[in-house]
Amino acid sequence: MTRKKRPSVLTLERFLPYRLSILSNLISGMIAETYKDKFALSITEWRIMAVLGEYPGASADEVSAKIQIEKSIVSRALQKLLARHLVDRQVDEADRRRQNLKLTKTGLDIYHQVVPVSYDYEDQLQACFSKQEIDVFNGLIDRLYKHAETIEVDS
Amino acid sequence: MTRKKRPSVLTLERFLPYRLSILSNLISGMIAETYKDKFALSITEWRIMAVLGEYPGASADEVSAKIQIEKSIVSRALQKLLARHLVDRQVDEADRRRQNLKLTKTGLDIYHQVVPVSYDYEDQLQACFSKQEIDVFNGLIDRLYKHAETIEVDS
DNA sequence: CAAATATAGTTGCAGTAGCAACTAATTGCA
DNA sequence: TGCAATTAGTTGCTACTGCAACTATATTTG
Repeated sequence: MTRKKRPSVLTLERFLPYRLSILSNLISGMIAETYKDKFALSITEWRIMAVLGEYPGASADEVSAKIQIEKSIVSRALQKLLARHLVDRQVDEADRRRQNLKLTKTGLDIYHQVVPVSYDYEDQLQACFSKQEIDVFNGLIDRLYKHAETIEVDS
Repeated sequence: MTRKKRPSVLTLERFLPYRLSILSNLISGMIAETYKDKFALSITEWRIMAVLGEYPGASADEVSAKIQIEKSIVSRALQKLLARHLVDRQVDEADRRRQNLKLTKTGLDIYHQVVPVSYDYEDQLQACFSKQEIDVFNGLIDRLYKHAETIEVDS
């Protein structure tokens, strides 16, 4: 059997990286608008808060690793959250380079408003899938992600 | 039957918009590196060229709509492609606001180098899926995209 | 046909991203 | 112990993003 012939022209709409990028932009863009309009939070700011909701006491570095965002960006986003008193930090006395972060009372309050909005949005999105399809989709995403991580960039 | 209980804490890794964003960043980031290292093209520049490869004579506005990138960004990316003589444009005499864009000989040459690199990368990615899974995944992506477009942002 | 409206494309400006250099604190190891 | 290497976090610099204003041309409509 001969190798599958490849077109000499690229159809962007059928190109997986492009498709994922467009889909992700649409979906993240819509929720970003809500976060911004209702809570004056950027996606990055919200993600930081989300990590602190899950892991109170995390450091900026841990947050950065968790959400895969450059530590300088996390640092600047944190400055805004600190200024708004949504997050609070204190030097770790056992390792004075490190600063433990946690949501303030106000931050937690906002957090508990954002969480259900996020779940609502996710439910709305997934309404076009059956429960089984959701599982399949998630499985394929996981597999692709893990596989992509192993690919050598340099061809 | 009672409604499914929702956690009061959000697990970012299980949140669909986040998952898609992380996956898309990883996948686009890897190919972006290749485009940049081998061809000195940004993703946006390459997408413009890809559209012009498919649709020679398109206008900046049409390109912008096609790849869903702000027209100001397209305008500035075009300036670079024009400066490098990868793209060529001329005022449409029938509508003098409009400028018809096409790849130059050099641009086409680069284009025909980038296309197989892109397909190679896509094949590498999809190697973790069976043919059938690729179809399923694409179908779910399409469905989700079309559905997401219909969702009202304002909740 | 003149004025209002719309469209193609560019540019100004403010905010954000991301790399790299930097400070301060800690750890490894000779 | 003491110097090199590592780690947490911030900041400088440059580039990119995205909105809005702007120019020029085209279309609509009263």
